[in-house]
Amino acid sequence: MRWSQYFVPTLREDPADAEVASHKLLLRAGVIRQLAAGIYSYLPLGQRVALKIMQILREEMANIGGQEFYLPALHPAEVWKESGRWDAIGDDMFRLKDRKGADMCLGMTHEEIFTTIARNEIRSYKQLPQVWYQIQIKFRDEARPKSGLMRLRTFTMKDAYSFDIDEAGLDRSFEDQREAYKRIFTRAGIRFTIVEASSGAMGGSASNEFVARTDAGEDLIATCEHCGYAANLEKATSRLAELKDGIGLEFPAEFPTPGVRTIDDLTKFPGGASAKAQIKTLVYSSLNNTDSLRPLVRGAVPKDQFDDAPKYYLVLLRGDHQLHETKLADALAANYLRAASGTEIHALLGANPGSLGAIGAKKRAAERIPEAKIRIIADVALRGRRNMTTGANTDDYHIRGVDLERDIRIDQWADLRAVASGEACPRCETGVLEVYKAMEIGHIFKLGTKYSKSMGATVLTPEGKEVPIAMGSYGIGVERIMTAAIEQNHDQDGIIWPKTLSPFDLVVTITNMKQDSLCEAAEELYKDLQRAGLDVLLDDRDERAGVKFKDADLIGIPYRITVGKKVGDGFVELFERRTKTSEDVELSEIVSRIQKLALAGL
RNA sequence: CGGGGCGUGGCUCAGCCUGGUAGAGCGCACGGUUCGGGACCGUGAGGUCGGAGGUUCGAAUCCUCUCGCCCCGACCA
Repeated sequence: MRWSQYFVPTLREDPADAEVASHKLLLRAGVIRQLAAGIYSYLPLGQRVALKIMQILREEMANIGGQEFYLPALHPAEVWKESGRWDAIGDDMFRLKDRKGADMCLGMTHEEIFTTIARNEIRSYKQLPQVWYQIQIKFRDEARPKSGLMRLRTFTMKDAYSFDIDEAGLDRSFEDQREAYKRIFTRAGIRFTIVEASSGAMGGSASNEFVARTDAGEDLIATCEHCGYAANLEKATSRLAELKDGIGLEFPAEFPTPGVRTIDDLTKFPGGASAKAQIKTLVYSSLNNTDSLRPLVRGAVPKDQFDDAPKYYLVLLRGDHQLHETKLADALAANYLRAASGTEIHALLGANPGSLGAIGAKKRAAERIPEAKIRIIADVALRGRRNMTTGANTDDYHIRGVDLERDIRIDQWADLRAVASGEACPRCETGVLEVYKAMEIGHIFKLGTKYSKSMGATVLTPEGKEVPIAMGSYGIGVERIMTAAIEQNHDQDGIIWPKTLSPFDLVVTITNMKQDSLCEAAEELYKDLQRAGLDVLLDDRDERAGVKFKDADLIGIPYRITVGKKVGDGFVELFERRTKTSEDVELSEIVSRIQKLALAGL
């Protein structure tokens, strides 16, 4: 490809709309352009990278017996109604009507469509297992598209589906995909982690999430270097050191604590307590309150909840621990949840945040708001603790000598605590957890029979019994791979494509187009490199050398051969993008040299 | 959906508070000098100031509405 005629609109400055590194670089390097929020066009460089990624996906799918399909993006509502997801999914689905007024939607995933094919065509266990996949556009009306290609409304996805006669078969298919995914991300030059994840609304029994570490990511992951434990912070736990509480008091005793409002205040107060010996009391509500500006932890409150009886949760944690709100919402199986406002709390308990406690709270609340219902949920780290200190539900008073089990009527114990870096690994003896940000790049699910049952995809077993097919579903976002690859492989000057994803194997830069000898040598080299099977970009633009170097760095081609003044002596310069080192190589050797490098894998 | 920010030549931005000729740098075109890490000089083209309505003699600037984009949160099969 000749750069002089190739469409690569590079930008000198960071576009105003871009925040994260990959987004800025994708725009600056002329890889993509935005059409609307969460909707981007691939320019020629982008399309080349996308094709490279898809090629890896195809090879690794073929490697585990995957058969490529291509399914429609436009779906009739019926199949989604059959599976129950037409109603289960909210505004994330693009919906439309055809000219006859029939409900249609743009596919956000393809379980229903593949299942439709399976149920019509697969009758016998003899036809199983099957591994089907496609690489296709998906539509999701994301509430908040963001960060360039990280969160899109239309994107390309490799989605695979497995069909097995039973759970054991599904386990094997799942394992195949898991291994294929490892190879795919490794080949794509992405450092990734596999984390246990909840299968959420997809249903099914198990799922693995593949994540790539990057500060631009949206997930928090806790991992243990030592044993490989890895979990989303929504699920992660850690091992806490045993604490020995003193015998304590026979009864909890109230004492004055003027001015004490925080856990920290009480640690410094004479006669106070260390944070570990305090009970932190938070108030959450599933009640809608239009006065409250507190953000919802989960869900939007539907109109029919407006007149619901007030329902509050007292959430108890160790003083030095932080609540993970998603864990709380999960533990309560709450559809709607938010932190209570100070006004609400005072109305309920007669004290301000800073002096709250669970002792006598139910009685107190019942006196003040008879219809209010209070549940007390405590973090498991408080189990068995004695001699603790907590608020007295009276401003400027606390209670000491609290024995959790003796003095508080706890309705529910649950893991509510957000783990932090530096805490001990829950799985192994010596490991220490590290918490970092990451982005999801792939997700594999064991669906089981959720879809085959609801949609009637059954086969006959050898015994002649009709059973639902055991299914799995496995997704990888093409744009996510592109994004993660850049997030993990770039520097001040631009992208550094992993060789496997790079739009070209190398760029040949002619330093001065006005010198015929350089042009002739470069043209010769260009042909030789192409004959050697390499994807070459020839920078034959009439630009100064500096501009060409900057652009080559920006678009991130792994190698550059500079054809300059040394060509008269039979030398060109071989420049490696990642290390920014260069060396002079004899013209006669450069082709075989670069061929070796380009084919050497990552 | 809640909170915040921003829409002015292709790009990055100034001008808006305090109404009165629409600006700069980069890019682009042409001429010249340069030519190995985003050159320099000169000349030039290019903008209904997101859109609609209003106030005013006069609106990029003030008011109302609206559309779009970005960020935080909610949400995320």
